[in-house]
Amino acid sequence: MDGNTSGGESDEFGWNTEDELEIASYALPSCSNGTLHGGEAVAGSTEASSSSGSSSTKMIDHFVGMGFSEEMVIKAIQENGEQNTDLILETLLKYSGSSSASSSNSKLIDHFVGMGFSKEMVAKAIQENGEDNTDSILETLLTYSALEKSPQAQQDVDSDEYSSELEGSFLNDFSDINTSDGEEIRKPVSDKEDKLLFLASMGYAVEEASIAMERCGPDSTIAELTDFICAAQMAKASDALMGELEEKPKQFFNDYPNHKKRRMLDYGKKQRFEKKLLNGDDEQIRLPIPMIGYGVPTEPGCITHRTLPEAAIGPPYFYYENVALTPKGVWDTISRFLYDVEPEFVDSKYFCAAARKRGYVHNLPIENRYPLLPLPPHNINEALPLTKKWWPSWDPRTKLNCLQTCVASAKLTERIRKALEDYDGTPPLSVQKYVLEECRKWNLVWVGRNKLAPLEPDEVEMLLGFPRNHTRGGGISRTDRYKSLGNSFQVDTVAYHLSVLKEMFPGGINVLSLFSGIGGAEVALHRLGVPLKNVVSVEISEVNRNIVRSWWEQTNQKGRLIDLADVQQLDADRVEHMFNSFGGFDLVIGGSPCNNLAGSNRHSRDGLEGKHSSLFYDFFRILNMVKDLTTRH
DNA sequence: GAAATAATGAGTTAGATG
DNA sequence: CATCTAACTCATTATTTC
Repeated sequence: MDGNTSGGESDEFGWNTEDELEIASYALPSCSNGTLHGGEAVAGSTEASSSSGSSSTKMIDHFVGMGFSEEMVIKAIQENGEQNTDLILETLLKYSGSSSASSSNSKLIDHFVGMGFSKEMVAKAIQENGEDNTDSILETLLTYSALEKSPQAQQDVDSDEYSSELEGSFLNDFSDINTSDGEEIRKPVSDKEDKLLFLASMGYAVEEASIAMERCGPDSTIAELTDFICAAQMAKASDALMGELEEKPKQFFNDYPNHKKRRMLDYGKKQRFEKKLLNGDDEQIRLPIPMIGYGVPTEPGCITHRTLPEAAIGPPYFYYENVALTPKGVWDTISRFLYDVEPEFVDSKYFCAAARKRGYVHNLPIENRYPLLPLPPHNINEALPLTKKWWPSWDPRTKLNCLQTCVASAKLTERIRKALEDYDGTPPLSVQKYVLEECRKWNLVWVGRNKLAPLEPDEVEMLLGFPRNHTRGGGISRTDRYKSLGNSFQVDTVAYHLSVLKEMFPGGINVLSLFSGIGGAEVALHRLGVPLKNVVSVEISEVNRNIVRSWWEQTNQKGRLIDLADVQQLDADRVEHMFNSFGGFDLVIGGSPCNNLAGSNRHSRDGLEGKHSSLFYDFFRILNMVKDLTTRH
C-alpha cells in the first residue's frame, strides 16, 4: 500500500536535485565543474576528514563548515577554549570582518554605564563574568548596587514612589490587552516587581519597563528587558518623526480591505483608546476575500502599488510571517510594531494543492513579482496522481487543508474503512458527512477502496515546495519530520514575494534568518536564483539546523552559513559584529512561533504574549537593531 | 529514553437565516 | 440586527510501543 505510493513517484515530477543544480549553475556559473552528485561528494570528504571523533576536530570542522579558514578557527579555539562556541564565533567574526578590534570591551562598558552603573563597577563585573555573558554581568551589577545601597531601604523607597503609579498605568493601560481579562495580572509576582523596580532604578520610566515586562514575558532577564526598551525607544523616536508626515492620505488601499491611521508604539492611553476602537469593529484588521494579498500569479486582481509608512522603508528589507487566523488583536499589534506596515494575507492554496492561510508583513516592493517555475501542481489530483483512481465522486475536495504538525491515527482511518465497508456503492449522506469531516480535519487522501490515509512526509515536502528528502535522514524521526514541515513556510508563496530581490541583488545578498526552521527562506531564495552570500540562520532546534546545513552543503552554496541557536541570545553586540563583518544585512526574514496563536492548540492558545509566540518581540528587537545599524552606516 | 500513537475543543470568521 | 450553521486551524499531552 505505502510501497505503491513511494514506488510510483519516481517518475512523476521533477522535485529532485535536477532543478537545484540547474539553478545553482545558473546563479553561480563559476561552479560549473560541479559533479552530478557533488553535494554528497563534498560532504562525504568533509566528514571523512573529521572522522577522528575528538571533540576538538569536530568543533574545527563545525566552524570550517561555516566558511572560516582552518587556521583561523584553530587560533580562535586556542584563544577562547573549547567550551564557549559563541565566543569562538565572535572571535572568528572579528578576525574575518572589518570591525574595529578595539571596541568590544569599551562598548560593553559604555552599555552598562549608560544604564547608570559606575564605570569601575562595570569593569569589575565584566572581569568577573567575561564579556560574553551580559546576563551574568548584569546580575553581578545588580548585586553590587544592592550591596552599595541598603537594599531594604532602596526597595521601600522605590516601591512607595512607584507602586501607585505602577498600579495605575500598568493595570489600566494593559489589563485590556489580554483577552483573558488580565489573568496574569491577578497574580502579582514579586520577581516581576523586583525587575520593575530595578529597571526603574536604572532610569527607565516605569511605564516603559512594565510594557517591556509584558512583552518579554515573566521569565525575561534584565538584559532582554533593557534591550527591548532600547529598541522601543528607537522605534518611538522614528515614530515621532513619522507623526509629522502622517497627514497625507493613503489613497492606495482602495481595494485593500483595511486602511486606517495608526501610530506605532504609542503606549499608554492612546493604545487603550485604539483598543476600544478595535473592539468596536471598524478598525479591526480583517482578512481579505479572496485571500490573495497584493495578488497571486493565478488570480486576477493584482495590486502593484502601495505606500509604505516612512519608518518602514528599507534598507534593510524585512519579511515577517505568521498564521493568519490568530486571536483578536494580534495582527494589529504585530503590524504596529513592524512600523505600521499592513499585513499581506495570502492563502497558499493559490500556489499549491494545500491551503495555508498566513499573514506576511514586509517592506518589499510588490511590482513585477514572478512565481517559481515550474509551477507546482495546483490541485490534489495533480499533486497526488495515485489518489485519483480511488477518489469518490462525493468527495468534492480539490485542495488539501492546512498541513499541520500531526497526522491522523491508524485507528481513525480504520474506523472510517469499517464504516464505509457496510455499503456497496455510495454510502448514505450521514456517513458521507462523517467521512468528509474527518477527511478535512486530518487531510486524508484516498489510497485504495474505502481506504484513507494521511500524507507521507515526502508528500508534505513536495506540497510545501521543498526538494524531496529535504527533511529525511540525519537522524530525524518521522514524527519530527511532520513537526518540522508543519511549522514551515510554503516555499512557492514566500518565493513569489521575495522574487523582486532577484534583480535588485544580482551579486547576492546577506540574510539574517530568524526562526529559520528547515530553511524555507533559504530554499526560496536559492530556488529563485538569488545568490546567498552570508546567511545567519537562527534556529532553536538542532535537527532543523542540521537539515539546513545539510541542504546548504548539498546545493553547493558558495556563501557562508552561520547557524545560531537562540534568538534571545542574539544581543546588540553580536548583531553588530556580524553586521560589520558582512557589510550589513540586506534582508531580515523569519516567522516567529505560532504555538500560542494557532487554532489547533487546545492547551495554550495564549496569544502574542504566550510563552513561545512572544518571541515575536525578539524579531522586532533584532530587526530594529539591524535597521538602526543600517541607517547609521 | 526515544519514537510512535492516540485522544484532546475552542476560538474565530463568514455566510445564511429569520 | 440577532442568531444560527458550517468550516477551519504552522498543537499539546498522555500513553503505549519499541
